[in-house]
This record gives sequence, structure tokens and C-alpha cells, in this order.
Amino acid sequence: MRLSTKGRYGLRAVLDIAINGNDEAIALSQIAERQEISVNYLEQLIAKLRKSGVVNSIRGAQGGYILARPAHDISVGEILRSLEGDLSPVECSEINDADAECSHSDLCVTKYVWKRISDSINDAVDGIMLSDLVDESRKVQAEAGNNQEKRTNQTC
Amino acid sequence: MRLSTKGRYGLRAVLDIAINGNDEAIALSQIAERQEISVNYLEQLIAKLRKSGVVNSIRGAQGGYILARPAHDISVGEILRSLEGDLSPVECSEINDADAECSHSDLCVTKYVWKRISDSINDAVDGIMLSDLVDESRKVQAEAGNNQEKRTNQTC
DNA sequence: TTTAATCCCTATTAATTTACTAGGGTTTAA
DNA sequence: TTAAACCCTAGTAAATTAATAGGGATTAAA
Repeated sequence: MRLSTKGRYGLRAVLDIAINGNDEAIALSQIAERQEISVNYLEQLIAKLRKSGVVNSIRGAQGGYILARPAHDISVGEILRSLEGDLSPVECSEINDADAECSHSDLCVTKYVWKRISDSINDAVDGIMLSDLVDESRKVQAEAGNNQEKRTNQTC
Repeated sequence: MRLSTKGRYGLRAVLDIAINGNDEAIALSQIAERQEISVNYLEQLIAKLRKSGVVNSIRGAQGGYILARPAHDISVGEILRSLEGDLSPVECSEINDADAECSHSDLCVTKYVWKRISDSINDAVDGIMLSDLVDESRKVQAEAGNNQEKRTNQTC
């Protein structure tokens, strides 16, 4: 039940843009350096975020990425689903897509469990906005205070 | 973010015992046939369930497995954690073990997200008892009625 | 007492997925 | 014109998952 590096690195990348990009485009090479992720791999992750409308890209020299909307309008759920696909514990059309119907759904008992897990995950991540993480980061930075060496957001 | 077959098959196996074993030990070969899972693989899964105290085994001829406790005292959370390990979205001691502390936790912002996901998953599965699934199964069987061919619990 | 049914254990392999590298192409500000 | 940037996709290495394989121990019943 682990998130892959896509979700973990990708969320860090968006948070990096939210924190460091004050209406300025941030080059991927800068994010890559701060977050210690290779540019090539980050490119693949940010491509998903661009296609799903979380970030916008600016091509050419001096280009980079900016948030597509204000941080308080972007939920962590939207970010993670862009990167990971649906956040469901099982591959079942009936659970992952409200309109679909599973072929042997009539005798499937455990779907009751999977649906509850799926809903609780989505509710949790949809309730956290990117701006919440930005606030949290500023608070944490202020507390860290004179620790000059580590000023980027870190992850577990 | 998918559960592995360990969790999915294993939950089906326990439910099979809960439904079909009325104080009688159920042989693994029977579960394997009904659930269409190989005996050898199922053995590995049920070993985890035995070690964590979800089922008891009875060795020798006419042996098999029984629930270690009444179905209303066994939560789906306990079953899934026995099979999958912790249900956390990340590998972080601070999130998965209340007493531990993560080395760079002071600057880790995303742990806020992982903790909320982790708690919501655990709350969801701890709130479902095995007996709830047994009840659900009986209801579903009754509704299926004269469909004689598929009488075992199926999964998505 | 023998036999067959059953659980018990662990090593190995096959399949799949994840994580990443590599490298060529396009756009655009300076 | 050039260099800094994004854009795209094919390939590979590493890790994990899923399963197979097979020998051992226990015990009810013939």
C-alpha cells in the first residue's frame, strides 16, 4: 500500500514551485537540485502535472513552470491522482469509476471494504490544499531558524 | 497504492472460513478450490494469519483452520495488517510507529499528508468487522437466490 | 501400526512493476 | 544565432510481487 516515488517526488516538486515561485517560472533544473531528483525523471512527473492542469509550462530560455491556479485552489488529492492514477486499493471499475459496473459485482462482498478504503483516502487528500502545505512549510522554516544548511522542504 | 494479492486473497480466505466453518476446521485445500488460489500460495498467506492470531490451525488428518476468535471480534484492519504489514502510504518510522522519530522530521512537510492518509485508512478498516462481511455475504447470497452455480464469495 | 490427510517451512524462479537513464527534438529570450 | 529551457519516448536496471516446488512433521482413522 505504498505510494510510488511518482507521488512522493511529484508532490515535493509542486510544493517547491508553490514556495519558491512567486509568479516567476521555476526551471526544472532548480527543482531537481533542491529536491535531489534527476532532471530527466522529474520531467516525466511534471509532464503528468502539466497534462492534468496543475502546473503550466513556459517554454524557451528563461522558461520553467508555474502553478496553473492559486495554491488554495489545488488539492493534494488532485496532485496525487495526477501522478499515481486513482488512489484505490484495488483495480475494480465499479469502485474507481462511479458509472461503471463490475461483472461479478452481485456476489462480491469485499468490494464493500475496498470502497470504504478508497473513499477515506480520497476524502483525506481532497481535504488538504497545497496552500496548507505552504503554510506548514513557512511555520517549520521559522522554527528551524538559524539552521542555514537545510532550507528546502524535506520528506520522510 | 494497490493492495497486493496477499491482502486480497488472504481476506477472502478468512471470510471463507468465517462463512463455511461452523466450529469445524476447514482444510486449506477446500478454501483453495472455492477461492481458486493455489494451496501452496495460500499456505504462505494463512501462515501470517496464524502467527498474528487471526486463525488457529489443527494439524493432522481431518485438520484445518478455524477462526481464533468470534467474527465480531476480528477487524478487517487486523486481517489486512497481518497480511500486508502496516497500511501506510510511505516508509517513515514516525508515521508507522508512534514512538519512533524520523531523523529529518523537523523540516519534513509532507509527513502531514502521509499521516492523514495513514490514519484514515486504518480508521476505515478497523471499523469493519469480519462479522459485517459475513452478514453482507448472507444478504448477497439470498438476493442471488436461484443462481446455483456461483455460491462462493467473489471479489473484484 | 500403518497410511493418508493435513499442516509446516523455506528456497527458488517467474512475472510484473517501478525507477530511472539516455538522447534527440522544439521553442524562445537575449 | 545561440544557449537555456521544455518536450517526448525508448530502453534498461533494480526491486518487488506472485507463485511454484518439494521435503518434513503431526495425527485421525483404518
